[in-house]
Amino acid sequence: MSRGARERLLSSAVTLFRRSGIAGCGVAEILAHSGAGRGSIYTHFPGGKAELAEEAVRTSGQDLTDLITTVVDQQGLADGLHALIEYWRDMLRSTGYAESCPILSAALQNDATAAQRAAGDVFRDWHEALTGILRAEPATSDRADTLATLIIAAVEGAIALARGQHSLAPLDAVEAELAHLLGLAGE
Amino acid sequence: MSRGARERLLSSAVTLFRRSGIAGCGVAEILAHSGAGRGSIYTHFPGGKAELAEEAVRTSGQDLTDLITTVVDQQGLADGLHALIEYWRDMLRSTGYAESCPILSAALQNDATAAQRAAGDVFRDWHEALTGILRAEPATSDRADTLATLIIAAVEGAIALARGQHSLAPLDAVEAELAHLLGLAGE
DNA sequence: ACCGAGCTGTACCAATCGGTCTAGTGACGA
DNA sequence: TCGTCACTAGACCGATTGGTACAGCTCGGT
Repeated sequence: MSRGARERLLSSAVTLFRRSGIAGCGVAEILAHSGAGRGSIYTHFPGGKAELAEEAVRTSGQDLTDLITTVVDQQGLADGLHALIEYWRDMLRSTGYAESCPILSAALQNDATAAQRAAGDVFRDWHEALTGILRAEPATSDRADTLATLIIAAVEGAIALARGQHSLAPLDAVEAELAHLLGLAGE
Repeated sequence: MSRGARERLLSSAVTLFRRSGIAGCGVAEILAHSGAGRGSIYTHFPGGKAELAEEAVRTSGQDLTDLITTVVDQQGLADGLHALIEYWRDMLRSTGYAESCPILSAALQNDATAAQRAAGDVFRDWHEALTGILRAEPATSDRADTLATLIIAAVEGAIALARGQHSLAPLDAVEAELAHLLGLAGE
């Protein structure tokens, strides 16, 4: 088929995990979505669904870490935050609130231990990246650590609220409050 | 058995949804945990697992709404927020980060449409309660709506972070930042 | 005491779960 | 050109999924 079955499996797994979480979608579903045969999973991911899930969380998490750093580097903190929230707004809107952050779903799945640990690692990466950025700005340098956590938690929480309420209002509100907070972060 | 099978089923469902989400646990598991017979589910919840899940989300959500209002009414905004976050800290700590907020899990499950909608309604209840409280205080009255959303999103997000990282640090950080924010909310 | 209605426990169902196995396919090196 | 070998597709597996059917029990009303 077109490109490596491994990549297609990972890509399909990420999409379906966005939608239904790890426990919520079956191997057969991932297979059908990716067009791969059943054998392909177990040659590329000998650990089966668990290994595929962990790898899907790690790769999609890395993509998001890259997105965070590049967007903030290019556009600065305020505009970067807007762009990141817009990213989630777009995804929720275009999928009818069906897909959102796969890391968020994985973090709550305490079957799938490996995937959950991977989600924790991804959160740590985000926190590290954001802390570095916030520490570089004088206005936020002293509370960089806790501010970074607040931003991540608020955005991920807003995604959950938006998903449940089928509304973008939580993302709008969180963006406004975070912008307000960062604007006067030095007190 | 001791008390009504309906209540035991709901209570067990909430516990297991805290742990594995709706998709992550089977009817057999709920049955075993509650000690009820298989038939009991379908007499009390003719809609099957979906109806049980929706009802579990609604009742546990109502309990949490009550907790929010009473705690904040009795202890005020700052101490009330501390008590609420301590509630989640206790749950995560005492269960080894295995159990957390069932509403959060339900909001991300877009199979189980009814349960997801119920989660959205619960979030709306929380938002309404918090907005009322914040509007009553002069310091937060003008931004009450967005502040309420930020608080809910940040706390729920912090729960997800804590779950993934097996650490209470996200809850500590969010509590500190929210306390700081509410302390100078008037600017 | 008796009867009837409602609840409960269990056997059973098809469908699906994740995983294994293998024959066949394709590309690549000798 | 042939042989090799990693990969693939799909048949197949036992276990488990959510749901149904039903027989027996318990309890309340008369």
